[in-house]
Amino acid sequence: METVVVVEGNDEEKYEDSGVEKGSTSLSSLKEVADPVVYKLVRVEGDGRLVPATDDEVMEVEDFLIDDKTEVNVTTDTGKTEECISSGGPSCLKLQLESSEGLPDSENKKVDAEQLTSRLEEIVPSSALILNGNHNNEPRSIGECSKPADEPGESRSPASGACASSKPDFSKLKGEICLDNLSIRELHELFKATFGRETTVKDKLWLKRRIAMGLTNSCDVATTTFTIKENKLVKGMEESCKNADGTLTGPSMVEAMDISCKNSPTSHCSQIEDHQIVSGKSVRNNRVEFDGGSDDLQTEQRAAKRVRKPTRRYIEELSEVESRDCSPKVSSSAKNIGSEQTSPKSWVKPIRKVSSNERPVVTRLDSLGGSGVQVPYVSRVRRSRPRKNIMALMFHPSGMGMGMAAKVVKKTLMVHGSQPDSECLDQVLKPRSASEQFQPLLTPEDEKDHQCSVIDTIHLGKNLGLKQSDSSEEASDDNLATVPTAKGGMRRKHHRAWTLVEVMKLVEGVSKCGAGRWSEIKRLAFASYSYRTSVDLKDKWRNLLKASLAQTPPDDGINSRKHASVPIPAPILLRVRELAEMHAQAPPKLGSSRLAGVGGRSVQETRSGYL
DNA sequence: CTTAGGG
DNA sequence: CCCTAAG
Repeated sequence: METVVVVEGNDEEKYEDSGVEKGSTSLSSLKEVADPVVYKLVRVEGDGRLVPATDDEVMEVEDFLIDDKTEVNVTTDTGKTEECISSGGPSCLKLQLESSEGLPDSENKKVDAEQLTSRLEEIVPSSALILNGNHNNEPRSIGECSKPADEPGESRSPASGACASSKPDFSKLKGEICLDNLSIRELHELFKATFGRETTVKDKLWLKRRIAMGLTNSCDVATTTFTIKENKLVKGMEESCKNADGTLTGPSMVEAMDISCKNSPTSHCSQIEDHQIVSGKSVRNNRVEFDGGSDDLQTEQRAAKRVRKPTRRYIEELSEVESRDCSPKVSSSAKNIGSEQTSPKSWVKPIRKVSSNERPVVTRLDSLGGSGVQVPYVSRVRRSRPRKNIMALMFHPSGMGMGMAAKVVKKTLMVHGSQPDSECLDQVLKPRSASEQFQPLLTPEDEKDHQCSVIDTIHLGKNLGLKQSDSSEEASDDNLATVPTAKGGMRRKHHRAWTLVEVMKLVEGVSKCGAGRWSEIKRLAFASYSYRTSVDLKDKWRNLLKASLAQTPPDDGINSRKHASVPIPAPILLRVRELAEMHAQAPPKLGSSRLAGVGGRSVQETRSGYL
């Protein structure tokens, strides 16, 4: 019996939605599984072997897919497109990896391609078709991963640079890592490296898929690249570059795009991609989905270039992850939605509703990255886009594949904003997002480097697969820690632990400027600590005060030292207290009380004596 | 934007 | 830490 099927790598994809017939293929039996991005059209022989579909079949299916997708999008909701298309399969990932690898090292690429090709030819040579889905969209979804990268299309060449640079990394990572062969443990490590948080999921397939997705999302370029490669592999087209400009359709389009990217890593490529995508299917989706009604959105999207809204798929994925890995923590404030978000699916529904109808006010905690970011559903849907505020977009991205990025990004932005010397904000942004995903933590020292460095990204990328990931992990741990809440939710803080030095500086600053002049203090004492905002100082001071007062009363000495958990030396606390008293007394109203001069002093002395 | 305060 | 309100 011969059945033409589209092999889907994923377990949870919904064919029904797309209208594509799944056929009777069991995923398990397939050696080659399509990855999230790629579909292969194959025929299943009676013995279960997969045989590349014939050209006719391919064509048929292709059309089918395309049509369906389009329709699907319209009908179901926008997000579906990606869903239909993407599914995570091991082989796909592999392909991606290999393909991406090519960038830096053309030779390797070739080799890989050859290998793949040969592999395919075992079977049937040229007939196999790898259909590239619109997965391209996926990576781009606005919120998801790297907004900056997306932006390139518009105006910035920096982006292109970033792309180029980042490509290598990812490719390497991917190339080096064959998810298929990794053990659960390894997958867990990789997962952690990728998302900055641990997972307890034992499902290999899921892990692989997840990781692949994360990697893919992290870099648009990577995705693109791989696509090309596939084409190459299958069709052996390197020349497609030429055609790229525009006339290709379907898979070829993708190819072209990819190629163009490769050849001239510039914003151009992205643009093209966007356009294509837009023209293709996404447009519809976006429209329907987002727009609760504003034309502007559409217009803007097109005009502005591409707006990548978070795909439904992405959202689902997130939900899924959340529900599976961490305790689902959803904080919703909005009207109806909040409560029923037990299962991933349930999430989706509410979301849709919101997006299409009312203004989505709901927000949810995105724990994907490990940072609990509150992401308005709306934003996910790309509500902010209309504003044209790029920055806004930046914030959203986090949610995507790498949750941790979100916070980081935010932070980064903050930093930049506060930092006088933030050099190329724009430039940085893009690269940054990518790099941050892997190395969310920016130490002050690193800050500089990070600002414009694509290098970091690359570096990270290379290492990611290996132990390097650990480094990123560590970094992330420091800054971004996931704190389990009593409720079971995971709250993320990208906290930077206060060091003694910082505390001392703070105290000193307060003594000089007085409490309340946080911005002043920030400027004076924390000029080099870009990550500390005046608010942070204030908060810290508040805490210090509390601490100092708490221990003060009865047993000074003992407590102060004993608070093992609290590293803050007693002397400092004393000082804090002192300052607090001074301020309390001095400024406000009375100087009378008992302290002004004497009372306060004596107390202080006493304590100091102990200490 | 900077403060202040609540969560 | 984050967010929001208020000056």
